[in-house]
Amino acid sequence: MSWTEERIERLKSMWADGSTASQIAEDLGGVSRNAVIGKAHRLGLESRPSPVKAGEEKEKKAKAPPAPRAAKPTPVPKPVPAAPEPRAAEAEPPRPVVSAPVEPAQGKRSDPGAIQYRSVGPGGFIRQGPGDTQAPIPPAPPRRLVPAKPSAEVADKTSLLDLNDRVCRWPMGHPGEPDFHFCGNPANPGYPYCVDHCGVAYQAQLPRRDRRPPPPLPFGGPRVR
DNA sequence: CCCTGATTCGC
DNA sequence: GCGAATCAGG
Repeated sequence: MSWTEERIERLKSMWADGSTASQIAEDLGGVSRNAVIGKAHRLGLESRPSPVKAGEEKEKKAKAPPAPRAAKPTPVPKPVPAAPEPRAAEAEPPRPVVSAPVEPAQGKRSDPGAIQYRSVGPGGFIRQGPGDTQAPIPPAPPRRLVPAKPSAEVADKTSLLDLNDRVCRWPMGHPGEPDFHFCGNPANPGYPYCVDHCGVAYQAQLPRRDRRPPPPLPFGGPRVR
């Protein structure tokens, strides 16, 4: 394969778009990712953050001394990783904290080296490790538990839990966005989408001679980011 | 080991 | 100019 004008353009746009060299190589076909990288450099394309040069900072600061390695030979059960904080800092509906590690399987209940988890009622769990000499202080239980309210953005929208075979499952927006939801209109019987979205999802098979070539993509192609 | 991009160097 | 081989970090 040679670097035709079209292929170079495709390389340029995808490179600028943030596609990896591997993705570009696969997209173009007939070239390796090395070829893509080499070409990109020869073209003078802006270099992108390299994993190798990530921390490439010379004499910026007086060489942060290597933090004294805190001895941690005991990985003990990690605390449940905190859920990523949502962008919207406010108006966060109260979430019941129930994500405590499950009690170790029934087998060795009396294992002296095991960490014990004890339910303290609706407040959650407490943990007592073998080295803990003092009794853990149970958290004060919340006054009351209220069902979590969906955020305002999706209050009246169709969520994942609302899906069934009678409603349109066409996604609206993108997963992770605060207002991500599904279409929810009555589904076209036998199809997962409503009539409108079926029109988007399915195309009638036309005779070859009647097909039109797809229009050129404006930039880089169907890559969303 | 998988991935990544950068660089080198023989062709 | 090209790209495989190699390097080196995540």
